[in-house]
Parts: sequence; C-alpha cells; structure tokens
Amino acid sequence: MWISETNNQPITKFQASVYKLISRIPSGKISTYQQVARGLKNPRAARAVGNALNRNPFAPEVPCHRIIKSNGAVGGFADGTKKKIAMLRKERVEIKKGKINLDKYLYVFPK
DNA sequence: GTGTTGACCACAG
DNA sequence: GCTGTGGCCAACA
Repeated sequence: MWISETNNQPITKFQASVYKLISRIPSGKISTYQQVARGLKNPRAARAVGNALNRNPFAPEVPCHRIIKSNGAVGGFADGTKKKIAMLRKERVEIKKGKINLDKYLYVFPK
C-alpha cells in the first residue's frame, strides 16, 4: 500500500484506483475528469477525481496533466495551468485557445 | 460526526 | 458566448 506524503497516512482505494487508471492513458492522448469517474464506475465522482489529483502524491509518476474538463478546457493544475498546457503540447496534443479537440484526442477507458 | 473545500458537471437565464 | 445555481463525491479540519 502507498503512503500519502501530505498526511503520512495510507491513501484510500479511491485514490489508488484513480492513479492506476490514469497511468493507462497513452502519450498523445488525454481524458476528462468525467471519463475517469466513469472508468471508476462512479460517473458522478468527477469532482472527487479532481480532488484526488490535486493532492496527487505521485507527481511525475502519474500523468495527471492528461486529465482535462469534459468541455475540452484544460482545467487546473497544481503546478500551474500553463505548465500543464506546455506538457501536453510536448506530447503533440493540439490546443486551441486553451481548449482541446475531444473528438480527436479523448481516450476512452476500456470496460 | 459535522461542516467546509475543491484540478468538476449540467442546466438555466 | 458568459454567469449563476444546484448537485455530486471524497478528503480534510
């Protein structure tokens, strides 16, 4: 089991599943908070997913920058939204006016 | 155990 | 197009 760096306690299973699921996203693709929530079979938990990523104990290990809002906007990022955008562009993800073409880049988790 | 907070979402105006 | 409102869920004080 992993240990959270902030409170020095074991992370919850919810967080573990979030990180595990996100780590499956291939480079050059992105997903939304809602898609992640759907992958966890909690379609309503998009907000909780964001909360988990915000505290993200595994900063570079988990590609949390590949998670954006369901409307295509980039959303927030603990290290700064601009950083997030820069990282995505390095992965050949096209971003127009702070938004991403979901039809082209959205990654859907397999059942 | 209760209330607040937040990298969210959908809908109304 | 943008703003406001209500709802949802899990973490935290």
